[in-house]
Amino acid sequence: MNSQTAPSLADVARHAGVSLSTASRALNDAYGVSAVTRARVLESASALDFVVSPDARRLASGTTGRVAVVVPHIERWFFGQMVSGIERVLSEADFDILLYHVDDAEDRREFLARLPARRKVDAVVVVAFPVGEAERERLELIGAKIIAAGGQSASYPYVCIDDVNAGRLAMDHLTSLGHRRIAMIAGSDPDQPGWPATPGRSRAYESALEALGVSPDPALVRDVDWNPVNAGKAMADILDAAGEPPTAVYAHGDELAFGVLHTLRHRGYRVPEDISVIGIDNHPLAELLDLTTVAQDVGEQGAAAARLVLQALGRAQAEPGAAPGVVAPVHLVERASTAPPRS
Amino acid sequence: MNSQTAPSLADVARHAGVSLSTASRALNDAYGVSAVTRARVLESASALDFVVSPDARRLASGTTGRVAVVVPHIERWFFGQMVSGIERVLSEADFDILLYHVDDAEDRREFLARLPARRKVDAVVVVAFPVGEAERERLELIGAKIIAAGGQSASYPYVCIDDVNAGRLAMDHLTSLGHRRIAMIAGSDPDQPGWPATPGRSRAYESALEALGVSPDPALVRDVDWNPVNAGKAMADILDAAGEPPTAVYAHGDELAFGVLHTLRHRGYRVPEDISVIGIDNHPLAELLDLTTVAQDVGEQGAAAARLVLQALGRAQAEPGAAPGVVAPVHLVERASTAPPRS
DNA sequence: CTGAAAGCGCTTACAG
DNA sequence: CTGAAAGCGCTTACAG
Repeated sequence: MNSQTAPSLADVARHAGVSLSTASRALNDAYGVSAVTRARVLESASALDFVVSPDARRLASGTTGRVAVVVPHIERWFFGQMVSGIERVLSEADFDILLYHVDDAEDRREFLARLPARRKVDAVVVVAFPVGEAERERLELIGAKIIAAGGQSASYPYVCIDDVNAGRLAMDHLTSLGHRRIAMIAGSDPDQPGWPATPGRSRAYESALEALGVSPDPALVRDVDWNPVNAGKAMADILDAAGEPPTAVYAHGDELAFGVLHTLRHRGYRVPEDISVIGIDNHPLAELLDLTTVAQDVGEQGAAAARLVLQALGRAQAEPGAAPGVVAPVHLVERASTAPPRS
Repeated sequence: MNSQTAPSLADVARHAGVSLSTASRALNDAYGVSAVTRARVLESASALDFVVSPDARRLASGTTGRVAVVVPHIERWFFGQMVSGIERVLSEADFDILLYHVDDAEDRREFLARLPARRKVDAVVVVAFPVGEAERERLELIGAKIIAAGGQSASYPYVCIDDVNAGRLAMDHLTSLGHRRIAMIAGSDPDQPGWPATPGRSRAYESALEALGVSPDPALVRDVDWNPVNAGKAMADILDAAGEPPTAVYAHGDELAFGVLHTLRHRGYRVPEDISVIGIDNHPLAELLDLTTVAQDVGEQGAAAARLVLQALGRAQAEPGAAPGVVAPVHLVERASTAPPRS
C-alpha cells in the first residue's frame, strides 16, 4: 500500500519466508504444502493485499481465468437477465467475464474468427445465436469450451427452454378457454432468421390449431422483429386485414404482447372481454399489465449455463447422469388478459 | 492452421528471416524498421495466421487493453442501455470489456478493494454508484483511470444528466397544465441511499411547488426501490392515505410510472382525465403506455463515458475546451398521460 | 535500421 | 513438503 506498484508473488514469498514455488502452490491450493506454510503464505498475501497478475498466470499456465459472453441486443430484458445470471455464478467461481456484443451475422463471423487466435478466454458462452460447424472447430482447436444459452446450437452443452412446449402451454390455455380464431404475432430476428425461438413457438401454434381441426388463417399471422411498437403495428394490420377480428392473440413474447395490448386498447377493444392476449416470458412488466403468459426464468438459465461452463472446465462435477444440456422449465401464469371468447 | 498450437512471434521472425525484436517492431508499427523488412514480416505474419498473445504483450508492456465496467442491477433497462453504449465504442477502439456486477455497498467495497491489486484493467467505469475518496486513491495509485457514468462521483470525469433539470421539466409541464396537488413517487435504491438520481429529482419537486407557493404534502410522497410493482403499491398507499387524491403524479422514472398507471387503472381512475402521470427516462415501453416523460438517451451516455475512457488513456484527443464531464441532454416527450386537471 | 539480452510475474516439472 | 531453474510469448532499452 506504500508502493507505487502492486505487490508481486515474490513480495509475498519474501514476506512469508518461503520460495516462489511454495508461495505459488500455497495460493493455488496445490498439493504438497504443509498446512502451516500455506497459512503463513495466505496471511502474507492478504497482509500485502496481493492478487495474482492474471496475465502472468495465463502466460505461465496457459489458462486465462476468463470467459467470453457473447450476446446480441444486450439492452434487451432477456439478454440482460441472461448475462446477470451468468455473471453471478461465474464471478462466484472467480472467473472474469469478457463481454462481447454482436448483433448480426457479420459481427458474429468476425468475432468468432478473431477470438481463437487471441487466446483470451477459457470458454465462451454464446447467447441465443448459432455457431457454425467450421467456427466451432476453430474454437475447439485452441481448447476453448463452448456453451450455448438461450438456444441449442451445434453439439455443445446448452441451456434453453423447450419452445414448442412453451408455445403449447400458451395455445392450450387459449383453446381450452374455447378460442378458435387465434392470431399469432411471431418474433423473428432479422439478424438470425429462423432462430432461436421462432420455429418452435410457431409450430406449437400450428399443431394446436391442427389438433382442433382449424385451418390456420394467414391473415391472422404476422412476423415481427421483437420490437413492441412493431408488434402493435402488426396487430393493427391484422385487425385491418382480417374480415373478422380474432378472439385471441398469441404473442411469441411478452414484449410483443405489450404492443398488441396497446393497439387493442386504442382500437377500442377490451381485453379480455373482446379479445384475449397471451405472451411468453413473464417479463417484469407483465404483471403490471395483467398479462397472462408462459413464464421462464432467464436469470436461472444464465446461471445454469455458467454451471455448464464450470463443468466443461473441470471446475465442477457434472451432475450424475446429467444430459449434455439443460431444458429449463416453463409454466403458465394466468392473469387478467385471457378469458373465454364472447359467446 | 495445421498445428495444434498457435504460431508465435518467434515463428514469424524465423519465417521472415529477422530477429524477434525486428519482428515485434514491424508488427507494432514502431520506428526504425525499413519498409521492405516490415513488409516481409507482415507477410510472414499473415501467412502464418499470427496474432499476438495479448497476455504476453501485456506482461511485457504493462498495459492491459481492458477496461472494467462496474454496474449494479445489470438486468435493468437503464444499465443494459448503458453497458451497450459503452461496449459499442470501446470495442470499436479494440478494448475488451470486463463486466462486474455489484449490487450493494458491500459488493462495491470488496470489488474496489481487489481490483487495484489485480492489475487487470487500464480503466474502470463505474455506473451509477459512488466511489469514495479512499477507494479512488487506491485505484489511482496503480494508474487505473476512473470514469463515472450515470452519476457524478468524486472528482473524475463523468457523464450524467442534470437531475434537477430533468425533474424541473417534468414538474413544469405539470404545473403549467394547472396542477397544484401533485404526488411524487421517488426512486430510491436501498443499496445506495441518496444516490444518484434521487436528490436532484426530489429537489425539483420541492422547488417547483415552492415557486407556486404550495406547501408539500407529505401524504403525497413515497420512496420506492425502483421496482414497478412497489411503485404501484406506493400509489395505492397514497390514494388510501391522502384525503383527496392528487390531480397528478410525478414519478422519478418511467418504470415507477408504469406501476402508478397500473394502480390508477385498477382503482378506476382514468389517465389523464382524472389523474395525470409523468415519468423520466423514455423507457422503450413508455410509448406503448402513452406515458408523458422526460427523455434521456442512456446508450449515448454510455458511449460518451467510453469516449472519456479513451481520452483518459490518451487514445483520443479531448475536445477543445471540453469540461471534465458531460451533461447529457434531456427533453420533454408529451404523450397522452398528462392533461389539465378537471375543473 | 537491426539484433542479443533482460525482464514482465507467474507456474511447473525436476530434484531433493 | 520445499526450492532452484526453466519457460510462457512478448517488449524494450541497450548496443551496434
